[in-house]
Amino acid sequence: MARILITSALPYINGIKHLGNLVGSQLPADLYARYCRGRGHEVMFICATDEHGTPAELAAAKAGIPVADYCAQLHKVQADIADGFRLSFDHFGRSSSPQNHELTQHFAARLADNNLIEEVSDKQVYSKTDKRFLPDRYIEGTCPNCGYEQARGDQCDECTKPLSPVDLIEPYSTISGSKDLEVRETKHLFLRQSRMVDQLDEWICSKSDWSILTTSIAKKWLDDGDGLRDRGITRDLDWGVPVPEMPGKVFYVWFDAPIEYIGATAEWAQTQGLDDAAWQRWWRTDKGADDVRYVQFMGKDNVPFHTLSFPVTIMGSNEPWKLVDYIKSFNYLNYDGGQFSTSRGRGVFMDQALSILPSDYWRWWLLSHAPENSDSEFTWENFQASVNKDLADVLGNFASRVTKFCRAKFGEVVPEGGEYGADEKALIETLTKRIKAYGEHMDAMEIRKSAAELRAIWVAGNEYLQTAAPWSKFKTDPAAAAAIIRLSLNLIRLYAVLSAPFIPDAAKALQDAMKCADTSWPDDVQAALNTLPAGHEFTVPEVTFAKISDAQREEWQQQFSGKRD
RNA sequence: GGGCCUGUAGCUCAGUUGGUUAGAGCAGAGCGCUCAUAACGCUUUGGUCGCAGGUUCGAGUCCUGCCGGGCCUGCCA
Repeated sequence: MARILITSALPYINGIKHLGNLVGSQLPADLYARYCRGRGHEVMFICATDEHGTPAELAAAKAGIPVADYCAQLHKVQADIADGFRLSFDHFGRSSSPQNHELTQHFAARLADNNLIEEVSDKQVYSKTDKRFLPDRYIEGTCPNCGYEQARGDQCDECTKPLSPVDLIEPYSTISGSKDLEVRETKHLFLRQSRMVDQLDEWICSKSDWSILTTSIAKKWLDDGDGLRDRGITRDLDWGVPVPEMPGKVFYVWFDAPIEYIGATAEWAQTQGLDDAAWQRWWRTDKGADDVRYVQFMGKDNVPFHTLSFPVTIMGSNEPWKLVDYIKSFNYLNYDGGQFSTSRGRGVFMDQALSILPSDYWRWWLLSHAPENSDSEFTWENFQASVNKDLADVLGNFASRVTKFCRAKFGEVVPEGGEYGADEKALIETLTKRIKAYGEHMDAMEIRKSAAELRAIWVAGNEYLQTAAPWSKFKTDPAAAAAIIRLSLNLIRLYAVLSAPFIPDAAKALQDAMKCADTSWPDDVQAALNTLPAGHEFTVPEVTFAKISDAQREEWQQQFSGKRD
């Protein structure tokens, strides 16, 4: 039994995430967590909302409530939706927690001790009307390059030229529209990442099993131009982790957010009524974490923070904190010919998805089409076709045909009699081989390959039934049919166990219908297929997966074609 | 402009360190079965592997150029 620490990139507090966000980190992380638990490993699966920063402050102001209240509300909303998708976090924390405050300040102090923090005087735009410093992108004006009048202070959307706020002609605050701006001098702490380049480079080069996507992004930042630059880790804001001895300043989200992986584990310990040792054994290699395997899941946009900045925080502390062992990163999911967009409300959002279909439908499609090697695309046609075929026809109908046949011929009880012969032997051989492959793909976090293998395992059941043809044998040799059905009912339970990481609700429903609580991994297929003995009662399950009709698909296609309100 | 990724059957994708007739699922066609959510099984039609060169006994797989798609180019996280 291994100990596996799993973290999903933290969703930002500012609103409900779309399916592209979901498939980029939380969902695959959940798949892996469920699988690892299913194999009997000890798992700590952590996620949290990322609550600091300007967008949260502005959203709260817009809603007319204090930012702390806003975050508390939205955290609840996100937690409920995560629950709806059956994301099995051991703890879904908040980066604004006391634990994270303490840890963030702790890391900053250690980094300072090790001469990795530098105070730098910087110039930033201040809006007198808004009474706050403005991040570059919250300042707009006319682009000096192309004349576009709504160019942002970091980059012009029209001509894509990178800009600085001071470049803009007639700049104004996007918050208030005020042009009463001035450049003020302000002091900030910078993380001296550049001093750690060699150490980072060596570390990343040692990770030969990481994907090209992950390592190429990391190396690009290490080697690009002047190399890895030092980075400001504080901001002039009220909402955040206060910087000691620097009133009015907080740590930048980018610094405190990854630390919340640790903070959330500490939150978990507290909610469980456990002491510090309980979470430290996951994070401190001097306190029991030396045998932990730590895996992170994230979208590609988050890779730089997890391959460079956060490791600098960890390594630079000179304390024995656990570094990540494997990073699983994802490309983007597109929506029907374009990108999902939170700001433009394009695509299907998590709450909307759950309002039209159970989570298993989404889980299956998203995971079996996860953007692992390149960006992938969601279309309603593809979604309907995949879900109907894989879930309703191949898996759901298998359970249906077996249980209904049994009920009609033998009653709702596992029938006795008959012997297993060549067909059964062949099936067991096939399953043994495929389940081994399935496990290997899951171990390697090859998600689409795992899904394909699982589907092939479902198909094997239908192939077997066709060959064994119990409906035909029943007429001349009822005992032979009984043996076939006995095995097939066991197969339903086996499918429930194997499928649970992908489609937990359906798996539970099938397991319940078979009236069996045994969910142990089928290391021995033959034994697993004898779990339900003759005489064991079961019930015919409700339709496990109803099909998506053309009419429904067209309605949703229409419903989600425009903007979200 | 620079960097990285990507372009394989109608669709979604596999193709390991270059090696025999390029694979899967879906869709299409034919056959079979009738237990089942008109479901299932079997067989089968589709590809000059973006284009053009090059290296090699041999390239989807390496090199060069071009074309198309995507991402990044650092204070939104």
